Amino acid sequence: MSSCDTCVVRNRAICAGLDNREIEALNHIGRRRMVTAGEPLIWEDDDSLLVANVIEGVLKLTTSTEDGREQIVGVAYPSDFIGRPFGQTSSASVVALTDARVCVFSRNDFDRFAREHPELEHKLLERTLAELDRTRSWMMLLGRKNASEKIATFLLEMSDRLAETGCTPAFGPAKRFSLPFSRQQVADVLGLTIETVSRQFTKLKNEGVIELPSRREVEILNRGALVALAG
Amino acid sequence: MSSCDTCVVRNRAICAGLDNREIEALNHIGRRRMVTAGEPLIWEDDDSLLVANVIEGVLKLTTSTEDGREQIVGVAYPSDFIGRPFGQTSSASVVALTDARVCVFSRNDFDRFAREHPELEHKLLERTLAELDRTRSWMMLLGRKNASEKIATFLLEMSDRLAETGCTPAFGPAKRFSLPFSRQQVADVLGLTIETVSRQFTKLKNEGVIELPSRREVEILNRGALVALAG
DNA sequence: GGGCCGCGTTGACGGAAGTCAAAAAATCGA
DNA sequence: TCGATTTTTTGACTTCCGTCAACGCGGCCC
Repeated sequence: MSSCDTCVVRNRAICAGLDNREIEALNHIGRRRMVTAGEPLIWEDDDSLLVANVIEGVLKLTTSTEDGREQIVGVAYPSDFIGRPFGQTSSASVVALTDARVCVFSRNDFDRFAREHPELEHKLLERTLAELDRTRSWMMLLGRKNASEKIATFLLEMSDRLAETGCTPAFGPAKRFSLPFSRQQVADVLGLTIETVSRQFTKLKNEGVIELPSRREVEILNRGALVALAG
Repeated sequence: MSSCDTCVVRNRAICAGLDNREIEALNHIGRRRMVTAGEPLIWEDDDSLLVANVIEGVLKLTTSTEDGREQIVGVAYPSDFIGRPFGQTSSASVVALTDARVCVFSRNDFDRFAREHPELEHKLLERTLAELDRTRSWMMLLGRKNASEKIATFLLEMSDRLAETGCTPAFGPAKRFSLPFSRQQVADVLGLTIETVSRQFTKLKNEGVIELPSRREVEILNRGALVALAG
């Protein structure tokens, strides 16, 4: 029995649609791995040596300038695929935000397997196209929205994305959730500074739009107001 | 004889790698079309009805807010693929920047054909992964670079991208080129205002880094300075 | 419990880029 | 060729957000 049989993302990740023989073969070239919060899995500009499926936890994809400025260019949740197949180097670092469990493959092994299994490549294509859509809508946010619009959009996105993972499976967006980001990381997602993020959070709290029970917890009190602010 | 036989992007677009029979079949479901400068080809949020290969010309991909702010989220050059296969709606509008020639397919026809031709899907996957890389590095620019870094990065990217299309085929980056963008469109690419773009251009001209022979023409006098400014 | 450390908040201030307005330059049609 | 229109540039002013600095709070270890 392969570990895929008990995998919680078996039917959502790109492995979905593979038959038992294929899963067995894929299982053979992959292995499970824990990544603890803060630990890097892939380095920017490094040879792209591995790719992975996220089983559990949240990871950030980042690019940095030489002088240390950082931009989070993507966030990977359970069932998401990370890494850069069919390429020499990966354009972003991948670092765990929470303790995470991933299913890793050497890039070469994965590339070979994928080329032999069109159904898998198709799933990967659909996923990549969807990620490109999401990334492009984030460009709108980075280029054209002001701080309060950015924060409102971010909170709504979080409430959608984190709803799926919680114990309540997809009963609409989460009203209350625990951010996988520090304030600095929120700033790195939105292209702001930590101070601006903090001020905007405080402002929303004072206006009664959200509640902040603890550093990482957010409760949305007035979703309509957030939607209006998000623009 | 199919029109693909004389297609200038035949060996660079996703059609590369298909054999004669397959090209014939693909040619059967597609048709060539002109798009004049300023004319839209695909509307944001509309049902994704068509996809296309760019044969000649340059097109912009944009997203807009309700109140009219616009962000250019991608630029399509000859041999690039545009549109959203395997999805209901496209997340960006596509509008021609210059007169352009494209090879269009109905999305349904294309989806069906692609699923039957793994080699084509693979090409599309490679292209989409590369586009995602490029988009992510653009997020860095939008989120973390200041106006002069943005302009410098933009000019270098233009000089690379436009080198390939000119009569001089890929002798390194172009030293002098004609922008396919108005000042407003440059602003929409970089997340700036037209006034800021204009001031930065003037500044670079005064510093002797570039020359501006006409509105659309740019000549790079000091590439090293641009690289340094781009950060 | 107390002190330390990292993270987050708040305040004061300045500057980069946005806004508004007008002049200048290029484009276009008659 | 000339005037009309659009695009770009330039200037004056404003504002949003970044920077710098101090403070507060919670967690953690001894």
